[in-house]
Amino acid sequence: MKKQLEKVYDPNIVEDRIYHKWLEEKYFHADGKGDQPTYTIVIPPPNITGQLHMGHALDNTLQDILIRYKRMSGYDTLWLPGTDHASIATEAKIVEAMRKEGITKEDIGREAFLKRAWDWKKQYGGRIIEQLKKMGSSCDWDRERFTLDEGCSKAVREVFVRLYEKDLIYRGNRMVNWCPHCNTSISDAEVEYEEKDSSFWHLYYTVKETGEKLELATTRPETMLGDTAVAINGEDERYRHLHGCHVILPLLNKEIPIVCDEHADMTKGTGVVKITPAHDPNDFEVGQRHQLPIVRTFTYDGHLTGKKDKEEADELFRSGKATKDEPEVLDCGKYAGMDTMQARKAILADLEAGGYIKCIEPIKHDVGTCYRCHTSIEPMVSKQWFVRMDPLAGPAVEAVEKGDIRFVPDRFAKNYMNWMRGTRDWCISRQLWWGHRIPAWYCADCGAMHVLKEDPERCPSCGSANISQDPDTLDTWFSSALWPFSTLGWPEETEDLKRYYPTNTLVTGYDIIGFWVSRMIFSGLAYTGKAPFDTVLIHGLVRDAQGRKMSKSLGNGIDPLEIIDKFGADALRFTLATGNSPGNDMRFSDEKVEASRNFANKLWNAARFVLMNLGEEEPVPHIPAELALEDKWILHQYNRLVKEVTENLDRYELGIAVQKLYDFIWDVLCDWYIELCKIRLNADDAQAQQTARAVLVYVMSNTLKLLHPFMPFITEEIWQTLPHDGDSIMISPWPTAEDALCFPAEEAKMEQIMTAIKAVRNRRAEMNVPPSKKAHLTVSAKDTDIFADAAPYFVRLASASGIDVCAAGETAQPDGSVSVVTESATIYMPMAELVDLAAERKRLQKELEDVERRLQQITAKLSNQGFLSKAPAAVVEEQRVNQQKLTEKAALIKAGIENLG
RNA sequence: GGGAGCAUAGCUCAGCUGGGAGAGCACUUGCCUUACAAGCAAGGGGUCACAGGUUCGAGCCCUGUUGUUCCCACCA
Repeated sequence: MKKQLEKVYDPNIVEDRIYHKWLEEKYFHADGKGDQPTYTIVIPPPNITGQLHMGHALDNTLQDILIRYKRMSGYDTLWLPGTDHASIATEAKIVEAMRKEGITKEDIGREAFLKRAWDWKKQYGGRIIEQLKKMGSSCDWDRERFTLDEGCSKAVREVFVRLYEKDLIYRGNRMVNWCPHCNTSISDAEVEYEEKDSSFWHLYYTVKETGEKLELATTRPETMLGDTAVAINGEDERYRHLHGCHVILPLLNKEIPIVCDEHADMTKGTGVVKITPAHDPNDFEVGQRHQLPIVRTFTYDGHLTGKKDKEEADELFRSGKATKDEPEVLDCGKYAGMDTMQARKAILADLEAGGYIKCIEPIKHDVGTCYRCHTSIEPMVSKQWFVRMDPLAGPAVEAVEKGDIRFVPDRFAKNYMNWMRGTRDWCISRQLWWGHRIPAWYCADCGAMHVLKEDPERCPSCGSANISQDPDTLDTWFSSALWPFSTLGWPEETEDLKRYYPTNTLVTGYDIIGFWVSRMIFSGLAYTGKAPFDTVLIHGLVRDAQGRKMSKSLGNGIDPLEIIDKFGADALRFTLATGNSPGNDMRFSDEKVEASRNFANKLWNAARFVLMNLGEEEPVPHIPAELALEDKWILHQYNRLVKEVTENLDRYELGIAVQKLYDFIWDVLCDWYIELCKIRLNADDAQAQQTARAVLVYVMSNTLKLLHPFMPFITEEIWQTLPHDGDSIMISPWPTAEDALCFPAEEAKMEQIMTAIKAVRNRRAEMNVPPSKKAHLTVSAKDTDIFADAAPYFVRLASASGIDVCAAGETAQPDGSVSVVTESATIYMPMAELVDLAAERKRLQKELEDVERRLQQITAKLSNQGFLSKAPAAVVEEQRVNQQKLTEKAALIKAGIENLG
């Protein structure tokens, strides 16, 4: 039974049906058998809190294109999917939901909270997976993973313990970025800087020994209560006499030393800087160098410390539980309990009253904010866990330098190197509950700390049961860093790990190179001894039509699902893959998707045309022995297309590959070949019809394969209706270029005929001749052989009633005709009555000028000794040929002008 | 302060290792030609930011300038 396509392509019905079929047939599943080479991509796991946005759509489109291409190319292909537990984001959602119920985390306790989180994950965590499926993603869903699942958790604990044992993880009081809103520390990478208007307060501190007023400036006067020194540069002549002196800290009336430190920059301000080790990263380091006391004046939720805070801290010291690096806490007295802004006002007012303020200078200031909630972050000394980066960064830098890992485009390697070389120790502990809990236990009796793979019952040191686990959890990125191997079974030596690790291509946006890519690289190298992937394909951001970042706050986000609903997943994918090169941002607009949808429609209708002409039992096509000129022409073009698409996919130039397909399908296949085929299909030579059908089906179904990675649904739907071998286009073999399909001579011949047809159309259009008015053409050609059998082409495509072909020079221009000149022929059209002679002369004159201008350029080139001696022979030859052609053309145009009389 | 990207048609963007400037959209004109008006045919429109340099030859390579975007950095 001959199959038919619906008159209108409805992606919504087709896509879901096809996707389910693919799932049923398990085409996405990598069975882990066979001896073909493997190709593996691990998905950048989307957050369980997330909804599919354009960034995901782009990222997954690119991955699916690569995966489908490799799968068809014969690789054992694995695209491993999963989701990320997203500790901060998820915890924030749960806390927010609880806030609406009027309860807090602390009210219900850790266990109940985690139960809520898991419930939430069960309910919403699968949402984004379903959305990825709508995109056509061919992930191996049987291998879906979650960063907090059992296997990943095991990997996390393994790594933590190993690093700790190698002293690459340590715990200590260090300066961290504290988010007072999320109530947790965050890593350096999670701080985003925003420019804000601020002021520079110039203050006076009095020198105790000399009584002079020392001017210094600060942007954060509220931290002054925690000042434990004032620094000057040792080289600074202005303050040489103050070495060893002290200042009196205003308001507290406390004596603090003047220290000499390189941090004090003589060229900035007065060269004097106040030192607050507990609340400024630089000052912390100055404090370390000079053994200054660290005095904390802020609570972790962003208020000034009071009596209670101080007593708690003092108790730690008294009981001996405080480590040496534990900060002191100040009772801020009248300022206690104020938030930092209130405190700033109050302290400034008091400084003003005391005459300590010299002036206030408005400035723009980059303020660190939390990447999640955009609250200003507070630098705080706090006891946290850190990963020592220096020993890990070295091999990670080397892997990229040696070329074990390649960035596409390679400029992002620099970006990565910068990040890797400049990075400080990574703060990995978070004061959150949702996440991997830090596997450290403290004994309340003997004070020992143990870091263990298995949960202990008792203290391994003293046997006491009075032990407690560290309450903190790990940075989400700690588990993401292990993703390429934890998902394959590591630390177990599983079959999957052996077979699919290292993975091949990692596809992600440039915005998370620091967060994620770099951490996977050093982790992979450190724990598995291998780089986790060989290529990192970087893409840009999807922006709105105005070029703005899509964001919730701007409300300019475009929902991929709505686009799919309206135009189809294929159209969305095509849009995201087109007109864009690796690493560059792209603008998204409905107009672009419309263009893609139109392309899909064009293809659909071309397929309908082909089907319309097929017989009941059309055989699977093979290339017939007897081919028409146009068949050889398109096969040659098709063969070149195979090469170009394949090469560009291999180079990750997906945008170029898809552009080539678009051009071929629309301009070559539809606009020319299908039209040319109609000549034979509408005539009654059965043999010729059969040949046309075979070539048509061959080119169509193979082109569909080349397009399949980009537009998987429509290509499958059409392919299924065409005669084919195999069950699905997605597992059919990728086309290969073949010498047997190369017909350069016929291609050139056909192009000359096409040029002549275009020239005729052009003249007719200029003269406003309606297509219904047919004309008998006379073709005067140097090589009559080219046009000998071309009559049907001109009849079909150039509104000709027939043509006479004659050798150039043998026939004079027929009376009452106009001429059209191409490089291989002059065509006479009997339409002089339609021609305005003056306009015609002008037109020919202009054409002649164009030709002569070009001729002049080429002649100049060819008379240039330098060009002749230094340019490659082929280039010189090409110019000679052009010169010849143009000379002939110029002569013909001149003849035409003379003929006008 | 350091680093990177971008600047090509009215708009959005391609242009690979240097060899006569491209696409889509928009615009103009003519067509419902039995696959497609979500279409067909034809057309107009560009000092390739600016200034130097290398080269027989530069949109492409080098230097500088301007504009713009982004990343990194502890500018008290």
